Amino acid sequence: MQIADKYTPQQLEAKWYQSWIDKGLFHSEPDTREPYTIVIPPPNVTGMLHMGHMLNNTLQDVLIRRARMSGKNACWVPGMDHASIATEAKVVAMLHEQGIEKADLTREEFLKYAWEWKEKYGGVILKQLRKLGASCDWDRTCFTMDDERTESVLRVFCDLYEKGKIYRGVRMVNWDPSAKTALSDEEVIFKESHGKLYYLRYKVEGSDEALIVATTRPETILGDTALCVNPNDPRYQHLAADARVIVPLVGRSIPVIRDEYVDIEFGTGALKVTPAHDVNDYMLGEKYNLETIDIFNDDGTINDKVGIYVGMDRFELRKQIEQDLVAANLMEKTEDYTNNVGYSERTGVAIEPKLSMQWFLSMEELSKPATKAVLEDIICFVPEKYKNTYRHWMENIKDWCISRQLWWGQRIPAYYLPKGGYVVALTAEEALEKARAKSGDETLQLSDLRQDEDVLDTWFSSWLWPISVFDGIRNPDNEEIKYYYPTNDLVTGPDIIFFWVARMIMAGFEYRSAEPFRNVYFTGIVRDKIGRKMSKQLGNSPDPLDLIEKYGADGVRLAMLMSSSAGNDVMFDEALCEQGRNFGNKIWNAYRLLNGWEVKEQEQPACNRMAVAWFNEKLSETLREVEADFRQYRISEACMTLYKLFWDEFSGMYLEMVKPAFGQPIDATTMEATKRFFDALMRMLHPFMPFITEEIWQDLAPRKEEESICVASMPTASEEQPALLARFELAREVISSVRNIRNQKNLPQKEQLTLKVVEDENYPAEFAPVIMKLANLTAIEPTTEKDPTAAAFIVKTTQYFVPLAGMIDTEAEKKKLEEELKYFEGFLRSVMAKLSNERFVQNAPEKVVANERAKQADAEAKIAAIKEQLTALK
RNA sequence: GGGAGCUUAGCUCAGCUGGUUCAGAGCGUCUGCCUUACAAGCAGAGGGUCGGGGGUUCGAAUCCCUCAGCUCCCACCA
Repeated sequence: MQIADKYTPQQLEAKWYQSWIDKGLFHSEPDTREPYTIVIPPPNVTGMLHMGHMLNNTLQDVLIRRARMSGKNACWVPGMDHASIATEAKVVAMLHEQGIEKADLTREEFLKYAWEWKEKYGGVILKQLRKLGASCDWDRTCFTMDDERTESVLRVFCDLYEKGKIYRGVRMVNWDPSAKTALSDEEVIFKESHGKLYYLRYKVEGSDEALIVATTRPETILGDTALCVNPNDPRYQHLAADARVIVPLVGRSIPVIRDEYVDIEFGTGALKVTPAHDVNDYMLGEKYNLETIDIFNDDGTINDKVGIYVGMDRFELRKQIEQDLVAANLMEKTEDYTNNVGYSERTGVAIEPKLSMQWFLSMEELSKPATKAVLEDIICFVPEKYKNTYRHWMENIKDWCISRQLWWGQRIPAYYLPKGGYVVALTAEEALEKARAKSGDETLQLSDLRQDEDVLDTWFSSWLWPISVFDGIRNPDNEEIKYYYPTNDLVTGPDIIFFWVARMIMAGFEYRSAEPFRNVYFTGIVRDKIGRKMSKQLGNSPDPLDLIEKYGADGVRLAMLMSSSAGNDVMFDEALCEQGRNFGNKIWNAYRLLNGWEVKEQEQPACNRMAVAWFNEKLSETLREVEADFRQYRISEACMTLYKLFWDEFSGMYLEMVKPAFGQPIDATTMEATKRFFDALMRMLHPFMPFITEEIWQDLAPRKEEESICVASMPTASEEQPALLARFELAREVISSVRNIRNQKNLPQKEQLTLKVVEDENYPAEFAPVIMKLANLTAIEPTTEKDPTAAAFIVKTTQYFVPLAGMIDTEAEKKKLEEELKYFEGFLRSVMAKLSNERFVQNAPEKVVANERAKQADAEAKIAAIKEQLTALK
């Protein structure tokens, strides 16, 4: 076939992806082969492909394609996450733009809009992944909120409830006043923020004295129900045991309590206690049975409990109260102050600690087998350092707040009875039965039951992902789950180690009594080339689709792979894409070269015979290296190894060796071997660059309709022959030395030279034809005479001369040799120093000593050779 | 406040339990080449007292201590 002159990735990529899909190559069904499974970290249904996805999914694709070519039944399950908060926020915003407010809609109406939105805009990202070449089994695409997954989630909820692990209660939770929902601890991000420390005067009842209290949140005085000092603080010893103070502006009388919790050093040593709006105050409130006054509405405005400032926003109130305090002479002073404030991961607003009724999952029991599995390397983390992070979190695990005050998500299957109490059941019908039994009232109707308004945290569905995508919750004994589970590798970012990874492990042991995956490969963060995190705000994140359009998916994939080792951040630079694209071009042109050769049945020249023998070994050696790299998940190393193999060794050396002179044919034996090599190289590179390798592989030999490199088998290494490779390295050095002389003497590439050699055991005579061709020599002649008019060089111990009468600066040559001599004499001295050190000879392993002796011999031989040349010059 | 990690060439990084090929790779830089596969290329070259200091050892980029700088995670004292 005639291959196009120019490498244009865009055309061939679209063509081949469609062909793979048409042939169903990525679809997997359980069979007798060993399974290799990856479940995708489901991107948000609202998400767009960004550089982080590119990195993550390229790595997964490399792993899955390699497994597919290694005889495994590879299955990569794609899907999407319903992303409760993010999606609901997006739909609310969309409706708002249309003039529709969520508050005016019923739950059903809202969900109808949300589903419509999801069908219309959701899942764009999965389409985008196809452009990257992701070989997912699209027939298996799942959604965390589709019917199967939803039923699985509800079953798990009911099950954990029955096991007593899920409970409902009033607790201090992280409240997001924008989304108007509770959040788990993991969804709160602490950021340093600059504010003020306000010193307020609390007048002591029945006295002229005032206690000064330092606070960062003066607006919460509305909810103050006590003032607390340390019992050991000398400044407050004089106060009566039942002393009371007046809350500024509010006028409420509150008790002064004493607890060692208060830090004497901080502020004035006096603490205002607001049990409804601070976690620590809440604990004090419990301890001293204080009143709890919740002063906020769900949106962070002031409610009417206290009767002043009603309806004001919490931050406006802070400014207002500052003014009012000053006006009332109740403000002692203010200071600039920097502290950490928690913000909602999703909406970005400041979190309000809030007391509310929520559902919790008790984690302690669940965490035990999960911790053990990682510590005992049943699940391996790559890089290993995350084991520590994981262990620390697991050993200090807190109960998980799983309820969210949202509509988009799985609604909690708890049903409240008219006369109090509730039941938990998978369906309303079951709930009714349970409710009748519980209440003893057989006349209860469905309409009498009221289902809990809350939905479950998104992660409460994604923690089941590796099980639920194979329907292992609803049908725990089905063939698929038994075949595909545990999955093999999980590729994800360390930022969701707690949100997702840890919880999947817990769910795995709870519901399958087995780990959900064997290895977790943690990627880094994609940063720009000056190390800033990529973000929309900075505008420093390129659109992956633009990059693919410009450089081809293969090129962009290579860029991601070359710059990323596990756990390390990627410093992304568009120049890397260019490098990737250039590599594609290199492959393309190498193929064009051999494709243009005319083949003739003729004897194989010695040069070609040696070239084939050598490259065969080189290929095999590289295969072993790549296998070792993959075993350690050093994927970027594997990629670079293959890059160098193709570019430097195959194109730079091998093809130059066998390349026939212009217009001349090549012998059939060599051509056949070259095509075999090319075929192997394409298969080795395919997991990294799927498209161009398929294009060329298809062209290399007649292929059947259903054949594809995707399912071709990965080459395997033959037995090692290190001697041949070592001999070639000597030849390589001779070649580069001659080329170097050419460069130094400004000799044109075309000018043919002669090489003379003083033969010894380090002269790779068998590679002489190769040396002649690559160094452009007319002959290599044996000699015993040192030629002072020649440019000389030494490889290992062998002396070589390139006769260049009249072009040699004897003095310069002498100087060069003398410098070399000096270096090797110094080197020899250091070797001898070691060898004459008795303690070295005694203590060092035999191998090391033997090696030093070998170095000594080599250095001595080298010095002798240099000296001979020096004498010749004189 | 607690913990983890990092610091090697101009840039991005490999260097595993101390000892061959230990100071490496890719990119960039410099020099010379438009040599009919590829200028998206070819042939060469230069470039680092392995963050500072100390120690262990016959021997340290590698192990220990210490100082400095950076990054991340956890907790969150108003």
